[in-house]
Amino acid sequence: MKKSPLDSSAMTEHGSPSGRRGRWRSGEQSRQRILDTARSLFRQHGYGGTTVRAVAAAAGVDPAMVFYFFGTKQGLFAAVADMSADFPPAVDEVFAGGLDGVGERIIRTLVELVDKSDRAPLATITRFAPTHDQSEALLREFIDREISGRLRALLDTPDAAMRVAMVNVQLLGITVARYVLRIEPIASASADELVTRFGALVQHCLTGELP
Amino acid sequence: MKKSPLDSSAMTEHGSPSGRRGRWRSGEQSRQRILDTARSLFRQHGYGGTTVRAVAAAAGVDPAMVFYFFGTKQGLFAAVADMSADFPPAVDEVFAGGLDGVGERIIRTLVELVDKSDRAPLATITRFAPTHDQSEALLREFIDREISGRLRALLDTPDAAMRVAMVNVQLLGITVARYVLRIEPIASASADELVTRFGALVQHCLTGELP
DNA sequence: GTCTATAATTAGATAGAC
DNA sequence: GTCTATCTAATTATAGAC
Repeated sequence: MKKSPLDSSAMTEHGSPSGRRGRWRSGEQSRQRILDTARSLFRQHGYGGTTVRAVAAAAGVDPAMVFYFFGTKQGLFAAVADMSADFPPAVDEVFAGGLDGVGERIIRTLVELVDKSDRAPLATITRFAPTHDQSEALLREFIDREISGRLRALLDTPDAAMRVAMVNVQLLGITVARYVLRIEPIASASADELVTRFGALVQHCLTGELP
Repeated sequence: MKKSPLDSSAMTEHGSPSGRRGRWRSGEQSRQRILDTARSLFRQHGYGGTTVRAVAAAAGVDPAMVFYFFGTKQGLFAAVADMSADFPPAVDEVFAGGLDGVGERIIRTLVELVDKSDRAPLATITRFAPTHDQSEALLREFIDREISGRLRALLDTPDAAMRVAMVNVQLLGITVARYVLRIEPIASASADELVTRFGALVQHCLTGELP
């Protein structure tokens, strides 16, 4: 198994988020607060613009704790941006259904998955990609492998490449508008409305008549 | 006149870029090299991840020169990201033509304007917006005032807001895909192809039948 | 797990010589 | 306009006490 460049070796996998019982072990609590604070600060000021000390201060812990949990600043970022376990499972059934109705399914999957958690890795790396090489590589790989690759497999027209590219533009645009920059009214539209509107638009890009 | 938060007070306005005659005054040459180098480094590592010293080193000048020309690191960034004089003139005629054919005109204007120069401010602030508060504010203001505002004025349907939003998603998606992340085949498509494809799509968002 | 102390380095910025 | 020298503050990271 190939390790993603952003996998945090300092990050231990615990039980499922909902499967937690009883009280936090106290260390876990700090770790989580650091992680949440770091995500927020990285978002506002980028990787280079965020200091470990600022994270620690905002999380109410000692800077040394951050290094204790995450080893290095990069380790902290990796833990924040890691997208190793999020998408693949849900993505499969999106494309398994064939060309008919993929538009709606792809938008529904995107929106419902990323809406669910404010720490969705896709939103995080989309945010950092423009100014962080590792994130950019990760996002590009995701688009190529999970989106473009699978869509191409469904299409058999001479302009397939451009049709797929147009879908990518939709997905990128939605992600940036809703989750990164929070442009209204996209940011607060209901998932259903987005699915209806952009589902049809994506479907049009794939199977409609294009100039 | 209200000053944009990114206006560089250290930036002197010189003659038009094409109107230069004779040799550079030597200072101008350094200033330009610093500016170009800074743009490149800011793009790769973001605002916080770029040091003045690194810019100076890469530009082959002394760090003190950077401060001499731009005052502060923020002043340097402002000079790089300033978008004060680019869009307004061209944008006017895009919307003056009325609803008919706006789709093509808006895409053509966007693409031709940003293609022309690798230092197009719109591409720059779109890149920094996700991790730089000032850039985000600037981009949001641009979208609101120059795009959404003018498009709304042309529409008179109950779903006007969502139609405009969908256009914004197109524009954001194209800008990010072509100029920020350089996703293929959008990045190397011809301007004409983009105008044809996305012009029609934008027009469809505005005047077509939507679900 | 949590903190103190501190090492080693680097950042932004200024003063002033030339 | 360009550079040397330097100040001050902050940064990542470690060692080790509790």
